[in-house]
Amino acid sequence: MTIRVLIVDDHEVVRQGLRFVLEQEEGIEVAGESGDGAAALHAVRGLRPDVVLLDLVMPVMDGLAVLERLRGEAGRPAVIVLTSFQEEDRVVEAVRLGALSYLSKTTAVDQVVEAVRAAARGGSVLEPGIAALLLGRVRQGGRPRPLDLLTPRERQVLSAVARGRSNAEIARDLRMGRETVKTHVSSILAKLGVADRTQAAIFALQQGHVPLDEALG
Amino acid sequence: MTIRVLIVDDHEVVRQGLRFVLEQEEGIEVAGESGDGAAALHAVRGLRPDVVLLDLVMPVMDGLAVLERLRGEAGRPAVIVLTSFQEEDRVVEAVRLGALSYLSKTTAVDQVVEAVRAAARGGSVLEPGIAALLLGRVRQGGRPRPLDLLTPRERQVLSAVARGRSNAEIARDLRMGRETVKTHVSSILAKLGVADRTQAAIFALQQGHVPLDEALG
DNA sequence: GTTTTGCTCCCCCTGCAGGGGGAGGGAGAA
DNA sequence: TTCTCCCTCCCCCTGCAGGGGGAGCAAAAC
Repeated sequence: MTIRVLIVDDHEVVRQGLRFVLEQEEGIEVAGESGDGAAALHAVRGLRPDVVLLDLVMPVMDGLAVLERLRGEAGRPAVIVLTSFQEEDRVVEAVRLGALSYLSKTTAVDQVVEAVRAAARGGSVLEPGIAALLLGRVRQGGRPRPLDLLTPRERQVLSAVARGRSNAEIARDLRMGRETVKTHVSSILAKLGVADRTQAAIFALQQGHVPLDEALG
Repeated sequence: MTIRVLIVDDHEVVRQGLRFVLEQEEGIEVAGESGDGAAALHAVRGLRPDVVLLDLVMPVMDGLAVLERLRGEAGRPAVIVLTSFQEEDRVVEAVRLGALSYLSKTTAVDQVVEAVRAAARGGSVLEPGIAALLLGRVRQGGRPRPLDLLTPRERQVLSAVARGRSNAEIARDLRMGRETVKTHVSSILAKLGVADRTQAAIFALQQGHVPLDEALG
């Protein structure tokens, strides 16, 4: 049984690198490559790969959108998420959407091979740094990350703050009173341990709570 | 004459990909790889490569720091800068520091080979998107990018704003009066066409004027 | 059924942010 | 020299931001 792999990444060098590494292995075959999420979805349906190596940050349609579309489909492939640094929030979101394994692009190449084999067996491989991140999230013993302390509504408000909106604008956007926005913002500042909205915005962008390229629409 | 190439990138898959692509070419040899800027400097001095493929974003010491240290050294190699998206400011800075060629990681691999050969001849290859960016900068016909309108002092102040500092803190940091900071901030808001300091901070982070991971020290 | 949590909105108050306008000194260009 | 740009600092003024405290209300948790 050869393991058939689909590689999804917008950087061609990365695709070539992964292809090169994987094709040197016995029992692994690269079934195809895609440069964006839309193409990836099409490829998954056409090629029916066993394993998908999926980059999270991509133009057109990003990795999370692909995961979301794939969820619940019959005979969907095992997905290994490839992340860069500083996308903690997106990684956690990917977990929620059912991705099996997570690798940082900084990891050694033999770990990639290992992850592919594990994923084909239905197993899961976690790069140490990412494992630590997820464990810290799941286990309630470790102090929760600041962003987890926020209520859903506060997260919405924080998103707006990180997009450069004023309290009055946020009030209009989210259909609530200006005073309410202020209440939420105050809670956010307290929970995040920052001094003002600018620092809160920077924090949100750093954590990937709002993608940098979507801020300031 | 074989062209000896040093590959510098913190992602091993990228290094493998580039190595794979380059080693298939006649007359090109991969002299070595480095995963961060410090190692890269060491490798350049030890291996004396003809061409360096240099990633800009790296931990420990980034690509710009490497370029800066390399500048003015005798027999320094030709440098090809590899950029991701959204690093416009860093690319322009790299030009200033004397890098020859610029490739986006999204470009086709044969362009990489072409760039290496060109760089070895002392020539320059520009990926179309980046060429357009630089042309827009140089040619005074195209309306200048907002950040270029800022004076040096204003750029310093903007950096501080994007790090979440208040006017009072900036005044202390940069040894000037609070009123002066306000003057600069007002000019910045006007020149960037944004409403408040939070939007200015977001803008600065988007343009790479301040690296996202350095904000909120 | 009571408690807790999240969302909503109100008040008062201090203080910083940002606009407007003015002004002096230094460097460099016309 | 004169003009212009940059940096510096000052004043006044409006208004939003953010802290503190209080309160009602619905859903969920206990």
